[in-house]
Amino acid sequence: MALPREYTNQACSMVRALEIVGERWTLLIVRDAVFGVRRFSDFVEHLGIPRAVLTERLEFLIGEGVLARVPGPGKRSEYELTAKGRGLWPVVRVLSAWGDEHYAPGGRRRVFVHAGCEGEVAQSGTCLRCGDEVPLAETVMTPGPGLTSPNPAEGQVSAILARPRRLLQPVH
Amino acid sequence: MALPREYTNQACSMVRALEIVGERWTLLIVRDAVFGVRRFSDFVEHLGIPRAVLTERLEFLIGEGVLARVPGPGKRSEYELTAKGRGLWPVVRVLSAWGDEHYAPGGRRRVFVHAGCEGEVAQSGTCLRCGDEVPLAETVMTPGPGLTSPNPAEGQVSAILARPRRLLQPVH
DNA sequence: ACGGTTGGTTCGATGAACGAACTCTTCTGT
DNA sequence: ACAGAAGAGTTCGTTCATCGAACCAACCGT
Repeated sequence: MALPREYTNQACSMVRALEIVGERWTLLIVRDAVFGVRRFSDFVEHLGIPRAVLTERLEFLIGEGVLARVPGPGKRSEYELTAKGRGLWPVVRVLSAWGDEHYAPGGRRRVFVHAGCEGEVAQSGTCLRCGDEVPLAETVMTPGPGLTSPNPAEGQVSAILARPRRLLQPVH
Repeated sequence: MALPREYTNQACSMVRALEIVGERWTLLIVRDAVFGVRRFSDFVEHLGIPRAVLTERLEFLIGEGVLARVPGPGKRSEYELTAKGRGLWPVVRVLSAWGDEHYAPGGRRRVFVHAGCEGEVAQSGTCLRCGDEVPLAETVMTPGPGLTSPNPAEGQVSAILARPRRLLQPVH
């Protein structure tokens, strides 16, 4: 069968990018990985994604070199962003910014801060205080005024992610 | 029916953004609109999208205020980005950059240039020569070394878009 | 008046997503 | 050592979206 994710072989790089991360759930998995989610069950809990779909997406992202499967405690496997996957951080940042701008009546839900410098990370990825481009690992995610505090029913992961924390730092 | 595009009501703005532009084809429609495509038949020709799907997506994007239907020559309608829709330009730029970086063996397919200044527009949206943030309307899309020249079978629109042109400028 | 273009709609077939239940392995507490 | 729980998936029947080809109505140029 022709790959369902193929659009056409258009001469446009965005098409190629969307063939990798353009399917339902895929970018949310990448976002969660940026936020420090690493375990199968945590993705299921936090995203509400059907388990079969998660399995399929993780395999695919590993095959494309966006994620890597690494051994965790015990024999559980965990999923970790590769350098290529970390390259998707601007996509996550820019999409979040657009959503915050147009669909956050109570104000922005997340604010990203340059660790140490304390300056805010602009949509462009640079620090508003020092002007440098802020690497992913030096970015701290903090709740913005529009973030509603998660009710306990949303689970452990949501609660953890509602507190300030450094990106890529594992939630467990 | 519950909206099929709803993920959950997660407290994350990226989810909201993906509920608008996260479905198959939608971002490609926005990209084409940025490139100056405005007519139903041109979207069909350039994207190869099923007509019924295009109809549904255009209606949805109009309802969300991303596109506006404007009268064209004759009584044909055309589709034009609103300010909110033009706010998606960074998403298109950043996704294209990621695709160019990882899936363009022959080099980048598109290079964006600051009109007048002639400096290249970086992934962050700033001009590498003058350092200013380059507005969408002052951006010129030029073919990069990795762009394969479209064969005539790909149609008129592909041919037009393979030549340097200012973004948002209608193709017709 | 008429043939072509534009901008859709309709419809049957196919494929993907959903979600609940099930399996198998590995921890954990006693 | 053993029972139970939790982790990491797999299986499967149902539902929903997408595909693509055909159809249709309005308009346009001649």
